[in-house]
Amino acid sequence: MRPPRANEYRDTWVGELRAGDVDACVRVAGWVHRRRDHGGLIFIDLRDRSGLVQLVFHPETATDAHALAERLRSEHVISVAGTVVAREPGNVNPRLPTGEIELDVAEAQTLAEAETPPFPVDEETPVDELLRLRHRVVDLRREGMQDAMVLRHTVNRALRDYLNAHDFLEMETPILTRSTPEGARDFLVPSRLSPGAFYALPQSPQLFKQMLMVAGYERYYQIARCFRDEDLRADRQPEFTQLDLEMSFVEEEDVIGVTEGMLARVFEAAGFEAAPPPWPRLAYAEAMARYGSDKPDVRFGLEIGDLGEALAETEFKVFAGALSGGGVVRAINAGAREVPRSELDALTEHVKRFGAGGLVWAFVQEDGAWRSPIAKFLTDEERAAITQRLGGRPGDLLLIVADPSERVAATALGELRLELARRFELVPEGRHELLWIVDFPMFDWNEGERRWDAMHHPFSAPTGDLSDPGSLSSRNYDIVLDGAEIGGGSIRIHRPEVQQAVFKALGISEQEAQARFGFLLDALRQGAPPHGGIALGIDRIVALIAGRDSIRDVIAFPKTASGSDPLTGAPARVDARQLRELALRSTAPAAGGPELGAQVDTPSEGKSP
RNA sequence: GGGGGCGUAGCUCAGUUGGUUAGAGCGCCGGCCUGUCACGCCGGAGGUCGCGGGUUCGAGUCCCGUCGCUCCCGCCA
Repeated sequence: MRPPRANEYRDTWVGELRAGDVDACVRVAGWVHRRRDHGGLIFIDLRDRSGLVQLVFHPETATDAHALAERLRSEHVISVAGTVVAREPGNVNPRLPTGEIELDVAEAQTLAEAETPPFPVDEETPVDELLRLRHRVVDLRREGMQDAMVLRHTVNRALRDYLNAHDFLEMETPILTRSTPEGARDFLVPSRLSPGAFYALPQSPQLFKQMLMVAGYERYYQIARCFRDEDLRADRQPEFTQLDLEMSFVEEEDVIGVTEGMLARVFEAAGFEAAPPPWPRLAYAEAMARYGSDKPDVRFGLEIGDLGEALAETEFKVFAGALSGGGVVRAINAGAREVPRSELDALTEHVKRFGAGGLVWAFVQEDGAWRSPIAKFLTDEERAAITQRLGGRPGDLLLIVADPSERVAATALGELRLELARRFELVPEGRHELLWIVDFPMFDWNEGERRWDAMHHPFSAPTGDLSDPGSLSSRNYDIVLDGAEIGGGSIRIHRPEVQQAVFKALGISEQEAQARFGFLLDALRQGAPPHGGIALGIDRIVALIAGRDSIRDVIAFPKTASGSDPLTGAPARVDARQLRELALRSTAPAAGGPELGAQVDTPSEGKSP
């Protein structure tokens, strides 16, 4: 940090004082982190953003300052002037970067007093998260939060530095926009000037960035706030930030290359030790088969094996039934470990949560025989074939799932794999793995609605025969870090007739497509370059680098799991006047006072209360 | 929408089979203390046991409901 401009408050950051500054007269300002009052001498740890320094107040040499220090309490804001002095060798504090020196205070002033903090600003004890959010100002003073905010800044800066150096333009797109039917529910904002009509907050800048490509801007990026009105998770907030970029006249390799270079720069800036690019690529189908996930954590083994061949002739009805119904029997070799029955039951419960009917376990014995509840239902040859397929050795635990749905079996085993890694701590400390998932199917058959859904979004370019939707791949690429999807993108459709065909395959009529996406189709008709891009989840990336379980810990002012903000009280009811201006009407009688909920009062329908 | 966990002092927690006046550490307040750095010592204040109802002679403890936080499923391309 550069020294601050000297003014009446300070001329120096406290955290940067060192032995070389001894005898310097400095003025510093900040918060009282801790006070140690010895009756005579008073020590205060003074905190600013740069760190801590110990202040010493001597009663004889600085009587007024000492008297003031007696009244100081935690988190009071002060400015002090004094002399940097070297500590006696026995008094050096090796735990502080400034521990070789201290500031002998000559003069002090209180700039603000503070109430007793609702929880300690030091990080000795964990604090309930609701309390932290309610008093976020205090929470953000804590070292862990400050580190996270600084890290976030470091990541953003590295992203910008890299992209600025590669001819990208940072451009902004609207926050008040049109509801477009991407996957998630939109947040809506009522329009005062067009009663009954609504803006939507963007789920991503997708269509705007594509239009910027049509407009000839070639390379765009934005650190973009995005909004989705869906239920929250540890890694999902209703508003989140993504690094959004788009490039013209490019193929997959161009976007992937830029992304790899950019992330490598970010990791270097953040001191995050991941393998250098290029990162491996895995086809979606292979990821699902081997890891049971489209965002596999490849930091540990436990790959999934298919037992279809080994069980082709089996008469055991659980397996035969699954296979004959077009399903699969797959398994994980969990390795040689003692797992008690109770834990096997817990693992069974785990796979059931993801739709599997159950979990079959088998321990391979010294002689190759099985200890398993189903051992007697299989032939010697079948057991041997399974053991061999899974590379089973004496002592190994084999865990088998059979299901008529390949998707269910794969997902259940994928989740089982993660659970085994957690229980047996199989993820190597400090290891980080990135990979790309490619070759996604373009469409996903929605059995309930009897139609095709876009697997990614309907603007990704397909490869293959458009008349056979099930056969199409999309030119998508997702990037996965340690089992978390941190970004995804694609080469887009740049020809309007292809875009029309995709809408048609999705069951969107020409009229409907024109009504909902007309502006995009119009744009594509104005001469669109081949283009593509990617979006990376900043919150998730920062959380992963920081080793936090929740993205709330890397967002200054996040929402709770129910979407509320305990700090401001949002969302809050508004008064009747605001509703009237927006042509909304209240739903509830005004029993609770002037604050009211609302429903739309559109011109076409709204008469009755 | 569904399932799990949690809710006791300002904070972090303990609280036995339902039984006297609900405890501890930290913090806070007061006093003492001139080399501490999670300073120390002495004393003190501080409780709607989330909220409502029920069972009981008696509820922090058991039951029902409800609210909040949290994790997960659904959902989220």
